Amino acid sequence: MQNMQRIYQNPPTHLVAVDCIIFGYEQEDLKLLLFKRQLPPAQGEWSLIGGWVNEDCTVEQANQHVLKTLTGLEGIPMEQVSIYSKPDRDPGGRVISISFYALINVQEKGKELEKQFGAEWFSVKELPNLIFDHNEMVADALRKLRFDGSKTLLGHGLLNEEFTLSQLRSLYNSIYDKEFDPGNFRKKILSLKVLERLNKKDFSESKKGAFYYKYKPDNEIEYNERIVNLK
Amino acid sequence: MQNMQRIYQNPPTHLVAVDCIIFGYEQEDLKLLLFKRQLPPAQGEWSLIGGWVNEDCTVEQANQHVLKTLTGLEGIPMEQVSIYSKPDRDPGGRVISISFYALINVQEKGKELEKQFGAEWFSVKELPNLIFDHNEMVADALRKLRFDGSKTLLGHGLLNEEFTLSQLRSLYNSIYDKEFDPGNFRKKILSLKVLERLNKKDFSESKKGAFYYKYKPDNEIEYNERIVNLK
DNA sequence: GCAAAAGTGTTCATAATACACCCATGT
DNA sequence: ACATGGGTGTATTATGAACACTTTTGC
Repeated sequence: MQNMQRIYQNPPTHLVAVDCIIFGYEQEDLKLLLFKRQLPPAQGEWSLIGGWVNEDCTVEQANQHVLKTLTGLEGIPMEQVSIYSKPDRDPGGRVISISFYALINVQEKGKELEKQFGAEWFSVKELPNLIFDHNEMVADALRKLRFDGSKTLLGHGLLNEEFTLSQLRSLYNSIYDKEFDPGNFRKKILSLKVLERLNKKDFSESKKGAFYYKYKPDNEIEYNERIVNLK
Repeated sequence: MQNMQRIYQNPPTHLVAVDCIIFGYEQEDLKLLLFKRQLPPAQGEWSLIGGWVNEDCTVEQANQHVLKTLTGLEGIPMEQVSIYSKPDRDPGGRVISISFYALINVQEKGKELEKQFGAEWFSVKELPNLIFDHNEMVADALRKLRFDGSKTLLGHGLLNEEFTLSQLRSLYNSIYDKEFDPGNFRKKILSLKVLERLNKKDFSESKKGAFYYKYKPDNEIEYNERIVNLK
């Protein structure tokens, strides 16, 4: 710090924060994990989780640290969404914030979060008012998620390791808020050649049974086509 | 500052900078405006221009301020590209930097910049070594530019107010480093319905002459299709 | 046998690509 | 008259969307 100020002659410094937008999927519905804010200002209101960026780490590392500290989750891939820097966006002071989103499996990891950390899952269609500009952050993250899902097959994180094409289609239905045609969706997804079919069927949703699929190893996956047409 | 620290109990603060990636177009070639760095560290080496984010402004405003101060350019639309936050990315100290790109007209505005501000235009194909991680910033900005140009018609800023379709095609050729088919390019661009043809021709490049076009007013422009297929 | 999801096939409309060909005109 | 870039038209292929149809099996 001394060193830097000597060289750069005391330019202003800022609090820099990261905020995590945690998406989950359950019961044909895209969900968002929200927390009751623990400290003032706006203590007790619904909020994303966030934390400070420290001296010796990147914003990505800071974000992973926040996620681990406040939810116990580790090694979840996260996507950077945007920067928020209006001087008055946080009534507690001038904070520059960088947002990331994560996709997690509600079945596997979501339930204990609700208990241990006082978190709650909300449908993205019925979100409460969030503190500061967090609603805007969520909207931006959802836009980024839709964009990412248009060129990369989502499911990793949100679904179980093994899933049926119907489950995947329901996930896409919920993310894009529309009904994909079953036949066309299946053809499109299989044409990407990123999934491999297992010799196992899920009989919970039909008598005939639907084959389970899983992702090929990451290093065998390459995306060359669009999956969803955004307009 | 007092206020904020009282509430937030002294989390670390950071120097936050913005960096401007300035693209231009001249002689069928996409160019980048570089400057000799004025202050240590790395004084005298080729660099992007940048500056500090102040207390009372957004990063977008800081970026506009830098551009105005260091080039005299005002009101140029800029696109945010990414954040760079490796703790050791700037040997002068821990600086978190946010990059933006701008498109400017070399003919109209570029020449005096070279004289007044000691700047120099480089072909993006033959860039010198830049300080810190600035080469990475440029690469990221170019990727973002290509992406933006795939769903929005570029030319605003880079070309003159009035331009021919051949000029526009040459611009696209230089940005994507490939040869667009003249006939198909023209059909694609006109199908977007964002240009209007003028009753004027440019005879400098052919005997027959090519019609000038200009953009329709912004509020009449809407993009629904892709222009370039990225793979 | 029938309902219901799984899965396949067919058709039609649209978009991308390659490329042939006409136009205008200065030399 | 011909070379050159401007501009138009056409054939081929690839892709997307709509939807009919077949399969399987529990009830």
